[in-house]
Amino acid sequence: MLQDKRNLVAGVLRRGLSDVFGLDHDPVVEVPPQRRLGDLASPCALHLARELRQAPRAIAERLLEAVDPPAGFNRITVEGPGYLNFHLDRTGFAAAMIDAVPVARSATVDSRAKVIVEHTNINPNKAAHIGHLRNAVLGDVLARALRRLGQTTEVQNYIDDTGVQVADVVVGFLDLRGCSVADIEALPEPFDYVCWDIYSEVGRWYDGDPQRLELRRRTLHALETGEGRRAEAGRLVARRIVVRHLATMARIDIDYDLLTRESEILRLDFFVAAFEQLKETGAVRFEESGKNAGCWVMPLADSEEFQGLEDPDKVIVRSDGTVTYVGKDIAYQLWKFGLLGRDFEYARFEGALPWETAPSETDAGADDGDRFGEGSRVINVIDARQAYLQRIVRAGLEALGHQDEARDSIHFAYEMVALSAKTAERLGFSGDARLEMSGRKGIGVKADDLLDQLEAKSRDEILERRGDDGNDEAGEDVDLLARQIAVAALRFFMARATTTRVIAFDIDDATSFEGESGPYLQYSIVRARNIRRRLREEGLAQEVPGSRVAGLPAGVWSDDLWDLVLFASQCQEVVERAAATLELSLIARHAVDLAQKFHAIYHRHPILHEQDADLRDARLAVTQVFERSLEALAAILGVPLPERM
RNA sequence: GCGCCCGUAGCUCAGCUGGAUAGAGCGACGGCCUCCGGAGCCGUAGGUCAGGGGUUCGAAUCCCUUCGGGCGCACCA
Repeated sequence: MLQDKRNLVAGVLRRGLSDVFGLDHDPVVEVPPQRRLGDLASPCALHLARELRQAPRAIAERLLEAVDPPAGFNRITVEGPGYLNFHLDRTGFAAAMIDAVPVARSATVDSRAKVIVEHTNINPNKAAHIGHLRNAVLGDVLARALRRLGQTTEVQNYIDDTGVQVADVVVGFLDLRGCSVADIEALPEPFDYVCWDIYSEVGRWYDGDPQRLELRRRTLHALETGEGRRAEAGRLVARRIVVRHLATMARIDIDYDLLTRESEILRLDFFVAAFEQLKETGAVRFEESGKNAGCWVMPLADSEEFQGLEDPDKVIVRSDGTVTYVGKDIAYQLWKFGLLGRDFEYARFEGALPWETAPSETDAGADDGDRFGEGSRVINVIDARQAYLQRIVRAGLEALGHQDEARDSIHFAYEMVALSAKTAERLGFSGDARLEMSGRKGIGVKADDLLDQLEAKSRDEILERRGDDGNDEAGEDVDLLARQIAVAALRFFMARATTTRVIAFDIDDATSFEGESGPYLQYSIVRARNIRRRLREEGLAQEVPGSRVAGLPAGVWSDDLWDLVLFASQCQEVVERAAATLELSLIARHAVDLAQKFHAIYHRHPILHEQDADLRDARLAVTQVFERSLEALAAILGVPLPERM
């Protein structure tokens, strides 16, 4: 909503600057810090003071003479050191906000182009931990934001089912514990928790006798060829773990369009196709001698951005003929853009949603019309520690001559989640600083454990409140509500952190339902809905139409009421900026600031007991605007909004 | 050694392309339920924006530098 007004203001200022000073200047338009100062402001007079050799205020005064308020504005004032401040017609703007869509299709989005978002990507060999949750929540919020803005979006979750991590767990079952494949199959849930322990156990077992690493190598090779007992065990482990990961993510409303399995990349010789291209273009070369003798490497020494590396070459094919992760990822990235020249086969995972890459059974999936891949932009949500590898993948595309696709290969980097010193200590890990999680060492907080804890706490809080008024709800209602509150708490906690900052995960902080939290958002909306419910019970109109708002006298809009309307009108541009910059915390922050403004107004401006009809309707209008705006932001954040708490 | 990220209130963090008195949550202290639910609101205390230079009418914000802390720089992913 506000973006249109910004453009109007910029337009009249640009014309004014041209008419009065003969300047071609693109004026900055911002929202001033206080409502009494106005609603949009430009510091252009300050910016031009030097060039024009005049005092900023004098420039502003002259512009004021030459410029008329654009449509929807009442007046223009000069404030402070020389700001030109534009004051909106509050009644007209508020009436328009009643009927506006808070976050709509973006004019900047090309709906024919598809964006592929890859996220989660957890190695299928152990339970998900809270670090994985950060990845999944960021990826999911990004996908929701893009879709809300009208962007065709495909979410992929990469399953490395042929890697070292799966191999280690297979060794753990077969060699360390002496299990058969049938034994693994018979293990009860939670299977991912069993693997969590085995994985760290195997690490210690290797340390006990380095000879045992030969078992890892043998298993890894079996996983790649897909043949034999070890491969069978690997498939079983990966499949059972993926089922668990999907269940964990489903608890917080995260799902996927496609699971891409590395084993299929191997089976279908994706790398062979990519390798041909790499060889043809000279992007890789065979090393006859030296440190990397017998390997195919991608030379990086000539590249500006890889200066200062210890080794200026990156191994793509090892001397034993196996392919490194980077090699496979280049092939995968090429496929995402439709540049590989071949495609996966598809089937429903476990016979249900989502799709996975798999040998197609008969002609299943041929008639669904779904087409995966062929994105025009690819966003990989991967933690910042892998920035170097992502740059190499991009360099691979460049070397193949795909400059545009290299530019549109975006690494959405975020910092890791570590444990706060206090939380680490509570879990039995000593330390005086924050502690990095490690699946290999078994250090971390499992996602399901955190969710269980959040749900238990939610239930306690609900029952405590229900007990007071004696109105017990049905038990299953409490369960649903407890889940919703837990989801809100977790998702908001992950989404509110800026991507460049390491999260020091503190259990008390993460499970707080006060202040800047998911439940705080929920409570604000519950209050708004309570008001409307009470109005209905009193036989009063629970909604006020835009036409009625348009007739309200200007005096009803006190600065605080008006401030919320103006703030709500910025939802669209906040979401657009968040999607464009990949700084999703902007959305979380806007949501919590909006809720804060509403909570404050709630206490100052009663609706039900207000006798003045104009005042009452103005307040109700603000409540409506608030409700619809927060609903839109919460939907993007994946925060469910209950009717009552 | 090279590269990336961080250093703002006791703690956890916001501060957008430089601009109007440096903000919020938690914690501390003090208030607010005859009035739409106190998972809330209002107020008080608390900051040489790590240090030092520079650019500018103006710097938490941009540049340089120093000092702390984190993470990368594999024939692991």
